[in-house]
Amino acid sequence: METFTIKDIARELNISTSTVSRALRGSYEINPETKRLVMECAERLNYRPNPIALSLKGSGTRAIGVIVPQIANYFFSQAINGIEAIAYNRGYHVIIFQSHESYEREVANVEQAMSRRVDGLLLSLSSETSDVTYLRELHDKGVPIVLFDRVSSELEVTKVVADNFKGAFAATEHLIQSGRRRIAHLTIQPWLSITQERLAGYRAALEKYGLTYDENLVRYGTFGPNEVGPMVDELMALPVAPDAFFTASDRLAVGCLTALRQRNLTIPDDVSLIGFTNLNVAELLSPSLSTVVQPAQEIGQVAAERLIDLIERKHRAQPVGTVRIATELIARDSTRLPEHIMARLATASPEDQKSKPRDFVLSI
Amino acid sequence: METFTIKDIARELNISTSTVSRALRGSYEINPETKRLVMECAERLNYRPNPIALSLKGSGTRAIGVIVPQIANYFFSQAINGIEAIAYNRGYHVIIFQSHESYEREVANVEQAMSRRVDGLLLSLSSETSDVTYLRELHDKGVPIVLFDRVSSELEVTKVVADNFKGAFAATEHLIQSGRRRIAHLTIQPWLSITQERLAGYRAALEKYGLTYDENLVRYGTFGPNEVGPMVDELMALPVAPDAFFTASDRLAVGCLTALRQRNLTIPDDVSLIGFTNLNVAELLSPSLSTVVQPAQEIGQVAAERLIDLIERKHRAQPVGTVRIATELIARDSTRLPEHIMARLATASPEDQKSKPRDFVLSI
DNA sequence: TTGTACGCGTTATCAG
DNA sequence: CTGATAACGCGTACAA
Repeated sequence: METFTIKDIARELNISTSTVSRALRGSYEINPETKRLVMECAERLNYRPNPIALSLKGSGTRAIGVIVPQIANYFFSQAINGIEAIAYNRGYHVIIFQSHESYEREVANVEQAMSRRVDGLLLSLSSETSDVTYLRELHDKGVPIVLFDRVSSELEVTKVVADNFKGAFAATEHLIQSGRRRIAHLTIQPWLSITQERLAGYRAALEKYGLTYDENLVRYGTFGPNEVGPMVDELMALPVAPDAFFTASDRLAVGCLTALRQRNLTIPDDVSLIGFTNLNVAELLSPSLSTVVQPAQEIGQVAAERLIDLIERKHRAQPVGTVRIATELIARDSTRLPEHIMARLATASPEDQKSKPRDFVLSI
Repeated sequence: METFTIKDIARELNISTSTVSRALRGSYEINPETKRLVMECAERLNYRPNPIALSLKGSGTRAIGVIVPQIANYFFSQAINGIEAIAYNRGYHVIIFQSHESYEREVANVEQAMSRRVDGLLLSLSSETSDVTYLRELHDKGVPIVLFDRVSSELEVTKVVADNFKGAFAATEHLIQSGRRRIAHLTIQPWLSITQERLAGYRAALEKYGLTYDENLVRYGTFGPNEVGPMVDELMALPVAPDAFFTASDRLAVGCLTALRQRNLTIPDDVSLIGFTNLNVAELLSPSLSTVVQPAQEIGQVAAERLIDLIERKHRAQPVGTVRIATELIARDSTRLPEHIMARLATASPEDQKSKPRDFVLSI
């Protein structure tokens, strides 16, 4: 089980390393007999070329770097699953990095990935990232890059995303069709592409039904543990309060529900709610909460396909477009949460909420 | 933003590469002035040593290979999160592999990881794996290996696991204290360490309360989509039917609930249930299902710490022990699932169950 | 058809 | 204190 090199084979057969090298990679200009001998010997010694030496020679590492904000987030872990599956099939390895939603760390990660000479980069931007010049430089230098989910409009690279516009449109339309007229939208950082696309879908649906867009009904933020409550208070204190909420993530959906319940606002008598979510579990978690489900795994697969195509120059003139993977609206009849869940949400102390991480309902 | 080498610095300063190398790594025998110049130049050129060249020299790759059955499983993604955090802090990279519960693929992954010359291996065995000689050989050759969660008793390496014994003991005890006397145990592959430990905890609790262990009440298996039902039928058809179920995973817990509901068995009047789970979400999913929660992230952290210590020979005579991270029993008053969830579980057609993957409730 | 020599980026060894 | 040289494993011009 030692680790043999091309040199060992050469010595064994009393030939030169170059002959071995050529035989191994099936060069034409080689004696069939020698070739056979080399192959046999390589087999016997269980020879494996040293990928590091290959990398040093500049023949690529057959590894791709994947940078995501968080791994322990169902959306991203599903996406990584898809990525790894494709990469494996095509003979690539996946090196994982987490930016932890930090711009600085994202840059550091990219640098690390490059210094490891990955053949390409697959990344989903941190929510802190607004300046993408460091990526543009890399891209201009010819490094294959594909963005997924959290993409930037300022980068002309291949992007793979959920169809956020259609998803948001469907969600909003569903609320309108169920009789709502003042639909609030709680969403995340405004500079994120996904935020913008969802907002556009929301507006388009309003427009379609002749409802006016009211910017007072839209709130952006990171919404830490106890920030959703005040936001809901503000909204409910408006001259004409909202009668529905469309939230941009699982976390926001739960936060919103908690807040509404704590304020004794019944659902759906007063308000209706839709969450934009990754989790199938949401289906069981809150069977009366309508959700827009994102095709995380497929996004990962498609992104990986594109990146590897790019690396292997399958399509020299590959169009630098944005691939949109369809989302699915799961509409429920009622938007009322079951009592026991509402009770739990309401009684959980702030302490509790801190000590029991809710990352599983974090998304986007 | 080019990529400069030690050679560039040497040329720039009209000195030799060796001097540069030495200056960079702060060798004593070097002119402070030269050193300063080199440092300054390196800084200016944004010099970064090429890790690949370093690897080729045999100084290690500062990368660790992580092999898990599935990434898109909340337990493992949390564990990987912990691993990555520690690795990052200590200057290591994480290369991820999925075995997809296949022995063959696991072996292939290990081989790939080794050929990439990772400095160490962190792995959680596939459920198919029973023969670990390939790992023993590696370990005997001095490759640092740490197993976590899914470990093998036939390997004398450092292991990091949840305290399955205590967890199972607490779960069983809770059921006994709530008046149950015939506690069935649905669990996974018998050769897995976690299975054995949980079974031991289960037996110990029975013993403590003077209940006899009945092997007819214990069922092992992989429990595919529609296999739990028949199993429950068998159990309920016993001369003395069980009055409680203790399941070894989220998936089993859900399957068991579905089966019970479909058979119109009420809970807790007839039976009581505890799931051994990773998911905090289980708390919300089924607020009256008691659960034993596993400290996934901490397991990952500790495992990574140990592995890196091993790699860096921090503790030359590091005891090759098993670290057990505490589990937590979250006991509920009632073991009855809310109606709406029971209804959903019961009405979901087999088609439905297939098309909507339940990986989020897969564990262990 | 096969062998020799060189280079990829770095460090260790040995001379100076 | 500093420089030249070899070596890590491999591929490939160039030479034979």
